Amino acid sequence: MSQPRKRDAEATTERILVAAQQTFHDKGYDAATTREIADRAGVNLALITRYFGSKRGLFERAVLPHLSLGWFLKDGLKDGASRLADFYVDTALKGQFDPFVVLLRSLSSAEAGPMLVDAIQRQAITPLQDAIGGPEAEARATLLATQLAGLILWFRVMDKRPRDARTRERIREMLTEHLSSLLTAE
Amino acid sequence: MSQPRKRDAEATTERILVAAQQTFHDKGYDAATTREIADRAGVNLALITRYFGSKRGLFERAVLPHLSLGWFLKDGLKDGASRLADFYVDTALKGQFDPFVVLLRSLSSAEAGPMLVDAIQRQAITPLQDAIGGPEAEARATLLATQLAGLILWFRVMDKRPRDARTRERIREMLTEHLSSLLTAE
DNA sequence: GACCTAAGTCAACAAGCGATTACATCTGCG
DNA sequence: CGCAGATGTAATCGCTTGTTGACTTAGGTC
Repeated sequence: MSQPRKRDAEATTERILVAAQQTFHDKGYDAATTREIADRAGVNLALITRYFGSKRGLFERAVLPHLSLGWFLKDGLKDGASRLADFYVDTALKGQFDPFVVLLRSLSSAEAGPMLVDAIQRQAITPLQDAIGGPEAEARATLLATQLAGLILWFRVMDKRPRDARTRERIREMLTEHLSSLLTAE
Repeated sequence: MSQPRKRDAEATTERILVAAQQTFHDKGYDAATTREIADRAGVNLALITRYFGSKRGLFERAVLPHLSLGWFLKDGLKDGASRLADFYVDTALKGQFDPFVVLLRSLSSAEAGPMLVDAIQRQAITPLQDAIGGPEAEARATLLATQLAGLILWFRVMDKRPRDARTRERIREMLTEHLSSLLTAE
């Protein structure tokens, strides 16, 4: 029980899920091969099919549920602009799993693309629009989403985060101001 | 001369180039197969290797040279904001070749990604920074590039352009204002 | 009309992909 | 213990990909 069993289906599926998140993050859906995921998890290739049915099934469980802005929306929109700017300009730059990076790297996939567009609409954009509210909600949410998407693309996918700390600080300031004007109905 | 020749190497390479642009636009680098490009061009598969050496060589000639903001920068930055907003919110929405769409759909490719990041830096970002000028040039250029990249991603890659014309008009207004503040040094 | 080079065709290869199959081994329960 | 089902393994299938080399054909030159 507390002793690690040699054969533990639950632990194996978890290892596969973590390895899949990392691999999808690094390569995107199409370029991530089931063999690499299995190797990274230290697990036999056939177990992916056994536990998740298919590569697609694995993707649905490893990535799609995390495509949400819940961490941001749950505290309301107070200070929302600076929280977003801090997070996306400063924090979490290492190559660790970010579902939005996976999205940007998998959009062109014929198989994963439609799933991702649907998931981000239902789990992130629509809730964001509802939180903003008012007649301009869609326009504001669209501009906010596109600005953030471009920033993630630039900093984490293209790895073009400015090296100069003063430049990053200025970006953070201007970004905060811009996002704030989008979140605050006039 | 004016009569279309049956065998015309120049015309054939041109057909291949156009077909490649369309296919790379629709699918991105990895998912675009040489067979589909050849079929679309109405040309034998082996001619791609003959005339361009490889798929990579074809990509370098069909896409990379067009990754430029020359059409925008050549008229100076006067009215730059509204010209950019008009173009990316309203114009050119059909599925026709847009090198920046190709970029967004090919970034995750191990082969095309590095080429694209390098090309966009040298042919678009650096010239844009030089045009903006001043000590904040890098920060301003970064925010402008990320906002535009996100917008192209949203409207043309994810195909999430708002259906409501009033919403699009409001987006165009707010985008113009934002880009204007980025292009105008204070 | 013969001929030679450029242009185009055809079939095949090796590599890598997701998925599957048949088999081996462990673990819990009677 | 002894067996049945759960878990893990190895080999391979069918398919698609980019690329290649040998072949055929068109079209201008003499």
